[in-house]
Amino acid sequence: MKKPEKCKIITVYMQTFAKVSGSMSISIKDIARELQISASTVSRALNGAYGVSEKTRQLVLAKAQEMGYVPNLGAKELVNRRSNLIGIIIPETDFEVRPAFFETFPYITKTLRLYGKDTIILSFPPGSYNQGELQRSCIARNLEGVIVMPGFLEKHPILEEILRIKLPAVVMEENTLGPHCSNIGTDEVLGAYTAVDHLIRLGHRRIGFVNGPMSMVSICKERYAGYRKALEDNGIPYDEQRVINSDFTGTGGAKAARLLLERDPSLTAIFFANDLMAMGAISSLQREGIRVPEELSVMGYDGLFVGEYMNPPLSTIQANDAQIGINAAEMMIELINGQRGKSKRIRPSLINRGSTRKIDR
Amino acid sequence: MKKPEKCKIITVYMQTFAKVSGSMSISIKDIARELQISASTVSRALNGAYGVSEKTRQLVLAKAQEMGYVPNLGAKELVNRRSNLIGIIIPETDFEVRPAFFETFPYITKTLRLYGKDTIILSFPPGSYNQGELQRSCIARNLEGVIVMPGFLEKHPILEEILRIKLPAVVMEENTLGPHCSNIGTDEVLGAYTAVDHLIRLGHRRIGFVNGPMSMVSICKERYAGYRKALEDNGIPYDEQRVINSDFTGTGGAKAARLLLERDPSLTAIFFANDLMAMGAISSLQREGIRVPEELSVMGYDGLFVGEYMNPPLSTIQANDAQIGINAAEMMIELINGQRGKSKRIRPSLINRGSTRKIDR
DNA sequence: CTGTTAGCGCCTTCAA
DNA sequence: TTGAAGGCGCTAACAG
Repeated sequence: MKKPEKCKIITVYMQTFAKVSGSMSISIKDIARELQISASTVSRALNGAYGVSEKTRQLVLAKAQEMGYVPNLGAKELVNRRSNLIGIIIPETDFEVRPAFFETFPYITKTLRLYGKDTIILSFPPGSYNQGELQRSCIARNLEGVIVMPGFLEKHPILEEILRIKLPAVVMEENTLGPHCSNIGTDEVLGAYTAVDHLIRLGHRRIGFVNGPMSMVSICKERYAGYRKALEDNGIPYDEQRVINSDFTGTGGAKAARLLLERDPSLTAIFFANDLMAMGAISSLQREGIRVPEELSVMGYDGLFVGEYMNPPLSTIQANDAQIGINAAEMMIELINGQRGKSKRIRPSLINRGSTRKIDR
Repeated sequence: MKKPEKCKIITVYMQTFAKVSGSMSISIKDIARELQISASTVSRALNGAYGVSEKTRQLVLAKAQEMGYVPNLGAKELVNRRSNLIGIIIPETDFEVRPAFFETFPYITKTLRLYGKDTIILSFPPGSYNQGELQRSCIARNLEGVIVMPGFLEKHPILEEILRIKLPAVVMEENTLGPHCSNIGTDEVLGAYTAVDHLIRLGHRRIGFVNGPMSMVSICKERYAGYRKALEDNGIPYDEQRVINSDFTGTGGAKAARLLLERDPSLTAIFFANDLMAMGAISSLQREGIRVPEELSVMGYDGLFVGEYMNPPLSTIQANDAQIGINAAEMMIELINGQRGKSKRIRPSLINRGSTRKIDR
């Protein structure tokens, strides 16, 4: 007769403790005990599985609610072999030239959340990389897949490892693709085409092009292709003297612009492969007394919102970050569901501001 | 005599499968079986715990290496009650006025990694919020603490919930503080003080101030205090006609500047509470024929790197993002170790560029 | 120094 | 429809 008494006291004590501690969360066993049923029944009821009477189901649900039950995802993961965890890989750097793509980040996490996936951050140095690091991280946390943000150099070992190990991966910006690896990014050819076509429609025919560094091959190749195609489609002969490679920085852009104008002072417009170079060039040209856009139209690329506050405001091409982020997440889900890797390019849009103007020829 | 044979075949098959599958990772049991010892010994050896002979230790380590063993963190978490997982809370928005603090993000994850902590992203809408959401997420993933990135409005329910539930938290930008909640951010008073003091040293005495919106009370209050203190310390009388609240946007800044100059055309300098407003104002003023910095010195605040490419390049105050990120992570660790919440302000630095100039009075 | 046992929270047979 | 038993990968307590 004394045993039940004691048990009760212990129970009460435990409950109080649970409340105070806060972090000591309750489990399905606790619910089972309260309801005098088995833990398996509670589990079934909670998971909406068949084989539970509607009555007990409701009972369990109510009790769980009342006790503030929260499932332990880690434990679930252990038995289900499914972590609902997606790794997001970012280059671990204090990059001054921060990729605009960082903007896609919120959209990725938000979209994945819709599918019940959480995101975990993995950062790797863009330079040194120990073979197998990625694989180890993924196995350790039981990741279902990874999304690689831009910033790694072409042919970075991490990209090669992704293709080798069979782990669902979505890669942004770099042209990595495989059966378990999808690729998402901006349609760079179309972007550059749009920029140059815009200038041509404004009446320009002698258009310079300042491209990025050759170390970022794929991007530069594509923007170059867009530049050439726009000229071609409009019957303007290509002149390699009007094209130059720079380094994506402001000072680099300024230098490149000066060089281009020395080679051919009759240029009426220059298209820069990113906003930074364009801004640096405008700033520098203006100090030298060359007016933009009156004497020279300038077209950027990236859609940095600060371009709006330049004087003149910078015309540019803007990537559709929201679409890219959402698509990256959805492609990840598709890969997890067993679909084959695919590639997708998102159409960027033209932002026509004050640095480009119509000319009469 | 037949049994061993069969076992061997099965083992071989399993190994092959493990290799092919890739995701079917091996456990300490596998190592134990190979070495003909118990799993606990393997566990002890792997964790460097005492009570293992150096010989077996080496044996286990070698075998683990050979078999490519990776510990299952989820399983460890289950028994150790320690997830090594820190939540990073970001406002789920397509904010145009993106806080510069987003820059701290890489430093946080990088530093936490040093302590063996991984970071998981939780995004909440800045507006609507269901009571208990945060708590639920934390319990579900067994988080050890959370770091709240800026972007939530003052008195956002999520901040209040953090103070209520006893979960280690580090909050950035907003002045939230409690026994389990630390606070980190820029020393805004000092920042504004530095900006205004800089102008005064250049000879300016009639200095306007365009502050941010009153909805962001704490920040604006502090920058305002810095402005006043700098004037006071230099014996310049305060004139409320020279102060105005705007909205942190470029157009808002332009409007505010115009208003300030109408009220008092003799102003020789204006300090803006963020770079965007300063850039908008410069752009707009120049179109109206007012030269910067010849006729008016302009000081920004935020240290946006694009300010460098404006014409003139924008003088500004830059938050020390690296320090903030590193400190946030370290404060998190301290809280986890049981220390009480504390507050810390990081000293920002002055970036003197071309938009401010010396005057003779 | 090492093996056995038990259990973290959950789910899934297998019986009843 | 329900309960009991076993196990996911790992560690801790207890024997030996």
